[in-house]
Amino acid sequence: MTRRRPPVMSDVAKLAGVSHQTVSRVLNDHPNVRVETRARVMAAIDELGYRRNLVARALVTSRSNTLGVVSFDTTLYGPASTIYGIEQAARTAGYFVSIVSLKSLDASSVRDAIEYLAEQGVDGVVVVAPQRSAARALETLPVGMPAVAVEGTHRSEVSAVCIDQIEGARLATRHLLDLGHSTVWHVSGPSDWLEAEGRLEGWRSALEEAGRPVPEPLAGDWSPRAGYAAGKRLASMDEVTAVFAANDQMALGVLRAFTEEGVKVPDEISIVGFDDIPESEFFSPPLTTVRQDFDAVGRHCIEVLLRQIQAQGPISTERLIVPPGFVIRASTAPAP
Amino acid sequence: MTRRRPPVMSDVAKLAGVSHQTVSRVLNDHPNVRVETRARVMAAIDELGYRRNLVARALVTSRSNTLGVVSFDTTLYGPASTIYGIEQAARTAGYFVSIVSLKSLDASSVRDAIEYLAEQGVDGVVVVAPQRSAARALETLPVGMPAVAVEGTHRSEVSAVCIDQIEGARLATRHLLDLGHSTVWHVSGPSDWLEAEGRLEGWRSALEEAGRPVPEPLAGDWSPRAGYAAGKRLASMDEVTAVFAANDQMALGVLRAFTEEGVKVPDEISIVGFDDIPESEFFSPPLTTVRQDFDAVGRHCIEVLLRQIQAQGPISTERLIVPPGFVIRASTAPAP
DNA sequence: CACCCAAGTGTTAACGATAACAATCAGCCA
DNA sequence: TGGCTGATTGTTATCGTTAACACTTGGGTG
Repeated sequence: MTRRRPPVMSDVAKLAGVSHQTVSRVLNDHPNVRVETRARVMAAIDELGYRRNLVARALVTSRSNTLGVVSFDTTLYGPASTIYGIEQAARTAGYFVSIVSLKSLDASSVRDAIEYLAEQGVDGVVVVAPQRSAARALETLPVGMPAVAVEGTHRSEVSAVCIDQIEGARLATRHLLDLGHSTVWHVSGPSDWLEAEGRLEGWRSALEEAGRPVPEPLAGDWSPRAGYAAGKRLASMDEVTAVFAANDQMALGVLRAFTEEGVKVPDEISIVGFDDIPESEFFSPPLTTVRQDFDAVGRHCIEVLLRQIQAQGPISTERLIVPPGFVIRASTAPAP
Repeated sequence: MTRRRPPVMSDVAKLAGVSHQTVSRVLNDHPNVRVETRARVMAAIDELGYRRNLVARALVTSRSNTLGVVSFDTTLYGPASTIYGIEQAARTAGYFVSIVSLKSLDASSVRDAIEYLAEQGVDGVVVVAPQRSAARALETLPVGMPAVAVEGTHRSEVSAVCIDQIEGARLATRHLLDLGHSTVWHVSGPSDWLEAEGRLEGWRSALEEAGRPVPEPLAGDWSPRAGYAAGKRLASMDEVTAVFAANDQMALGVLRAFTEEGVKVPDEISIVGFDDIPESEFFSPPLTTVRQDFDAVGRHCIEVLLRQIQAQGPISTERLIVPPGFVIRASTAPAP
């Protein structure tokens, strides 16, 4: 049994008694097609179950209607949510999304990923590049490739959309200071992450502004385990009453460590996280945290990228900053 | 300033002093090219920075080297992890991955998503279709489209890869019974999810096998909030000593509810979850749970799909079942 | 020496769509 | 009536690659 090949435009044309070009016009909503002709073509399309071949179309128009996304570990809540927002916005705009998840964000991996996508003919790329090394890779983009970075780059060559990390950290720190804590300890993210850097900077500046001592930050790696280790150390120090963890998972680890050591949260120690993952509301106690609107980030990315694609050339670099939110729950209380 | 268009095969050919077909042969590792010629071509490719146009290639070979993935809410840990595994495996095999995330899994959304991907010319699709409605949509696939379902379908027309939900639930339930609990309560997932169904069935069968009473399950929706509500109800009942929640997030809610009500976990009540999300290890107390190897699922999906694609036609339907793991932590203890 | 074979290479024709241009036709105006 | 205009349609070239086939060589064989 031979497999029937799918119908092509000229099959439709033959059935409708027109030329393939007229079919093309119908499909692309050109004016100057008689309603009657259009109806006949549509009927033929229906009858044959014709679907146009977007690959052929992409070849001749040199536009694939596909956007590439390069991201680090898409199982993390932040990247996953951002990509979700990107995909929704892209689809609404009529674009497909091709994703490459990297295990490491060194410059050459990112470059390779972008090359890989460029080969496939994507019309533009979004790079969810929260590490400094990745941001550097963006400086050597294939020429003419529209690109947007998320949380990405200091340089002005590439547009970027990011959540205001510094402000988020300041909100968290000030909240704790306002509760009467004399200072705030910080469990930081990995130092090569731009987000970690921003949160560190916001925390530090809020403390300095208030004239408070700035304790040595404890280095973490975003994982609950690192938070747990940091928590154990903090629990062993007397003077600690307030902790700002650079993300919710580490805050969970800190919480766990304190609980194990018999330190009451929030009565003896207050904790604030960052991200507002869905679980945070149900930690024991529910976590006060900084909320990030990843959906908005995704939407903005697509907007900026599509503007670049439509402009068909380099336009002025945009930098969009999404403000953070703050959610007060039960892990913070006035200083003891 | 005119933008130079990227070099094409014939540019390379001209520079190397050969025909474009020879360039193609070099690129596709055909035999019958003199090493010297090959070297000359490679040099020309390097010099021009030539990258082959995969769109044109896809048109003539009618294979796009792209796989489509249709998934429900990719911000959930399970789908996100599965997709990550799929993407890694696909890329290793030389395939791109195009993703569509759905907000709802009714049959027509799934069908539309598959159509959309088919239009783009994907070589096959993976449907992460954990709902019964989505599974139904798979029965009306475009003819000749290779497809694999994750956790998908009862029918035999489409291959599927899934984790043995029933066995996972049995492990959880038996673990609690072995600890001396007289029976086990269950907070279930939404009834139209196949995974929820499997976990319910496994739990019920383990109880029946042991000759224990089967309490009415409490209906949840995977969210910590639902677990919390269920936990509150369970805490008000005297006879409850063991709870099996259908996922870790609900287990977290249950934990939270008990903690709030002053019920000690695991001393007074034992809890088991399902998934082993990264946070589970650091709940208070750390959660005993069923581990799912999402990576393996992703890998198997790609294997099955590529086999179908290479066979170039319907081959015998495969059904791959990945065994679950079990992680004992501190949320379970002998019956009081 | 004629012949054949295989290796290496070039030539031409697809793939299935869109773009550019040409052709037809009717209506309108001078 | 002749020619112009705009709407509608058809014809042909084109995108950049691979497939199919044809053409050279050089060397071995009868």
